[in-house]
Amino acid sequence: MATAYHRKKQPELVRRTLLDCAAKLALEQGLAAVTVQAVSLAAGVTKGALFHHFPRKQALVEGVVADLIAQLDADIDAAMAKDPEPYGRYTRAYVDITLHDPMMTEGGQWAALHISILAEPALRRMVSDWFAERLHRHRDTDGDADLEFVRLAADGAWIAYLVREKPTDPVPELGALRARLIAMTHAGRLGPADGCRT
Amino acid sequence: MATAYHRKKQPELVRRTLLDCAAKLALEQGLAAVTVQAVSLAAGVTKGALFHHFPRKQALVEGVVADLIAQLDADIDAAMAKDPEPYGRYTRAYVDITLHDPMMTEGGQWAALHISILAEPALRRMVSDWFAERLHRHRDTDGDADLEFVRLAADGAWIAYLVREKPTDPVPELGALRARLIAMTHAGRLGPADGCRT
DNA sequence: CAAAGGATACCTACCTAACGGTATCTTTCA
DNA sequence: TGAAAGATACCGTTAGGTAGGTATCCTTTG
Repeated sequence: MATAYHRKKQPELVRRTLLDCAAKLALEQGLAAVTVQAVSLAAGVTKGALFHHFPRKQALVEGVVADLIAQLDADIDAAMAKDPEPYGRYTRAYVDITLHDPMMTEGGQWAALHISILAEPALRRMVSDWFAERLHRHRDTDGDADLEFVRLAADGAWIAYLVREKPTDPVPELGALRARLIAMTHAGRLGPADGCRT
Repeated sequence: MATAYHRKKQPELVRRTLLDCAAKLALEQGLAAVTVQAVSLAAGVTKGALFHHFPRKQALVEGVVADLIAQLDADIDAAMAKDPEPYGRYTRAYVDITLHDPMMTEGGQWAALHISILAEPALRRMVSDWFAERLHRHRDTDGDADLEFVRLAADGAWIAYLVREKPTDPVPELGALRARLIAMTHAGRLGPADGCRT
């Protein structure tokens, strides 16, 4: 066992495996389960190998978060590419992705992982940088207060999902909520603060 | 110098002090800083004393969370008592409290602490139980989808606040957002899913 | 084209520190 | 006088991290 000593050296692959195993551990058992030993064991190498690829443990977990963000980023881009309407395009994609089934349904583990990330200042920083960058990039099409409101509600729904009583409870309203949020991203849907009623 | 050996025994007070010091540590340095040594040191007693009052560390931190929830609960009740309009009363109070200045402005530490709590399954459970109980209690006045929507947005705003770039940034839109959310809690404000436009 | 040899990949063994927790003792109080 | 309050000393575990070894790779040069 652990005789990966004699074998073809595949640094890139080992590095990827370490990242993937760390991500899997984080997803299935929480960020706290991402220990150096657990990750290296899961990846079939030793601690020494891990520390060869990542000088500090922090570098490893930051790599995991970077991957996660990159994935989200790509998903959002893909969703935006399919959207013909410019106004609110980013917000629609954001709602679509963050409230999408695989993100929410799988035992609530995605939400739990995201929360753990936000709980750690250094990782939270990564997320907030990404957020700010994307928001700035789409400020022309998604700068309205109405759209920000929709994104806020999406975040709230995501939290509410996490803070359910039973993790196995279904989320029946989720689809309806998502549809409603997306419907609200079309121009003039909500109107200014004084609304449509007077 | 840890010579609380000779002095009047005040178990209730020591217990309270331990809880308060734990809360202070959690607020100022995060939940991870709440170690038995740090708390007992801050409280001016020894680990032995702490373990006399709380059989497990978990009991201590659960006590802190229970205090926090009780405080929120009381604040919400107070806000509701001043509200003459029945419909959406709980939602208004919820928005008012969770988005209130002291909660948000003090260095973002409150939000960080709440996130840390949600990241820990056992503590998250306490919060979700409380949420479910209050929601059930006010289902008659605050059961509408519109109101749930408002509460969702409030949660989202709270998260968005946490995920700012710089913790020292002002939150100028916060007041406006809160006002808008509260305005939306009045009957028929938002309308059903098909909205007010057609 | 082969042997050399440094650089890279990876492993073994160890270290230190901190954590939660226990056992047991002394002091105070009712 | 005995139970509660509090202190002291100790333990086992586990974490991240380091030191230094060995095996493989890649390039250079005779």
